Amino acid sequence: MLQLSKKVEYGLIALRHMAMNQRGQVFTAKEIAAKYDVPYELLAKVLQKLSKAGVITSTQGIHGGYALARKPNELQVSHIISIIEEEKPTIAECYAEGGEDCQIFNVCTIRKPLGKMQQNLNLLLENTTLEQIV
Amino acid sequence: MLQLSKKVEYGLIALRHMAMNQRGQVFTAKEIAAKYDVPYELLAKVLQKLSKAGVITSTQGIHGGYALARKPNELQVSHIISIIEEEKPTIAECYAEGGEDCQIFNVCTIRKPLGKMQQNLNLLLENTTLEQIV
DNA sequence: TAATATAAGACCGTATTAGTCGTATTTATG
DNA sequence: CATAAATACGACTAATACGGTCTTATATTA
Repeated sequence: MLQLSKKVEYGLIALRHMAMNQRGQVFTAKEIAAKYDVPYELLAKVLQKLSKAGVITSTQGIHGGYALARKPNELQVSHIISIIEEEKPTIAECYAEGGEDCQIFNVCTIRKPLGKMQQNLNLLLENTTLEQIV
Repeated sequence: MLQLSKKVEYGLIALRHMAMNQRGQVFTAKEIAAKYDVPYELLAKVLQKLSKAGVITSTQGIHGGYALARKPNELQVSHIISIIEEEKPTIAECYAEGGEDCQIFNVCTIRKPLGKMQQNLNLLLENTTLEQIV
């Protein structure tokens, strides 16, 4: 209920790990997974998404790994969630993409009033950056 | 992902319906379900929880139904969620009751920093009352 | 060429959620 | 007093989401 998914948690933990160290330093999914006792494959997939989105860089091969590509204060939690979940964090179906498909869209009376709550959540997630999490 | 459950949505819709009308007016689960095209049995169970918690009153029998027991501005969304979900809305397992049982509790580095986000969410859900939703 | 890393996608088991059903109880009314 | 209409409550089922695993391919370096 309203909780971040494990994938997002793992992503944040990994990003924080990178942000704590020298800019540009490379870390493997394996070492991060081991350090925080997190399932390797799952973390790997999360990091792949973040890399595809340009949040981190990836280098393959024997000395490869991931490195933070942005400054921590430029990385909003809202953005990180969007990347990992492949959709924006919303408080209800109707605020997500294609929200008009909600079964009760037309008779729903709380959509408009809850919109304000959604906006406030957006603000909260935008104002929280990786910098705050370090 | 971060979304309110259907049960909470239905509960809010029903509460709003009551708040829109005269204080003390009685509504049946059936008529609300019909009006908003929401599954009757599910709504009924939600209303039962709200009634048990004292948010609405219930009267059985042929002219029975539910009526709002509090002023809309006294009804926080956070409270409504807690009643319906039977647990407080949290951003991560570790902030819920028994959160120390989280697998990675000890190595988790984001718990403390995310605590601020949790607090802000709490504020948001407390500051949003039924009055705002009417 | 071997070792080690990311890339990508299929797959599975389980937990949660949404929704249904059945039955008991209460209460007004003809 | 019988019946109808309402809540009360718990068991059950179905659908979906989530967490996690497995497999195979590709890239890079030594």
